Amino acid sequence: MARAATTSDVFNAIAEPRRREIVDLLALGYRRDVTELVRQLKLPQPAVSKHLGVLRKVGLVTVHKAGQRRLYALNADGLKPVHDWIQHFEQLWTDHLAGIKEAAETTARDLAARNRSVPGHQRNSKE
Amino acid sequence: MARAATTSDVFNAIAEPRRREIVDLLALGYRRDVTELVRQLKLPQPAVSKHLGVLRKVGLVTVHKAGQRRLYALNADGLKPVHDWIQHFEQLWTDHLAGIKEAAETTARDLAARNRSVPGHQRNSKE
DNA sequence: TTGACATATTCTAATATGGGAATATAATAC
DNA sequence: GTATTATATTCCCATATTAGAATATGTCAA
Repeated sequence: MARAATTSDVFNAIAEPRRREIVDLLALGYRRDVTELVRQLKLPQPAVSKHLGVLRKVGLVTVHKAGQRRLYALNADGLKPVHDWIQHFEQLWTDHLAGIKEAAETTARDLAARNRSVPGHQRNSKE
Repeated sequence: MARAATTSDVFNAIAEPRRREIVDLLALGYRRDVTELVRQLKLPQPAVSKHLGVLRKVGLVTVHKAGQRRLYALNADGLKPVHDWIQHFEQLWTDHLAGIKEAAETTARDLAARNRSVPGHQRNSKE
């Protein structure tokens, strides 16, 4: 099998930096038509349309027709799966428990580093 | 040009569900060797090794040699770029869905509690 | 209608993928 | 030494990709 489609889920869709840029722009709160996005991203129009197509398919953006224009807006809810997943790890660098654990590991690393730097006392606790 | 490499950054690395599973397992706090991951993921060993290779290259995991085994551990800091990026959008839905955050925090507490109450290697359920 | 503008789609080419099978490397045990 | 275990790497293959160019579709305006 090949790699999963970028339209398979949000994680794949936001793996592309340009698409994150588009999301960033739309997150500012204004609807934008494709031409405006083209100007701001400095990308060819077909490229922008294609990226928007991916974002549409995974539900990260919504479109409103306005005459010959398409106004795109962010659908932030689409980012929730990423948020929920990453949230699980936040404790690993912010919580008390994790802080203690982290501190202990840091101390261990520091100790190991000190040992390494002391002549005749080196002990490789790492790798 | 073709698609960016999965090893190009964290966003690409975690686009693959199996790799997120590996990260989930390692997030429980214990180092695991490849064989244990193979058992828990029910994937062929070469597949696991390859996924671990990607996670290694983007700095999401660290390895410690222990005899003929390799003990893998999560490097949560590697997830910070994703966390920081997604954080910008949090307010865009917590205003409407205030309950979400609390639910996530409850889950985080549960996770922490589980880690706290399990000093040994017995439990590793993931649900 | 004709033409200009806005956006989407199609085509090609180059490339990275993930799975499977086989193999290679490395450490341990006998 | 050889055998066994643990892990990594290499090969092939089907597939999805992104950029770019060209083209198609759709909408407005004179």
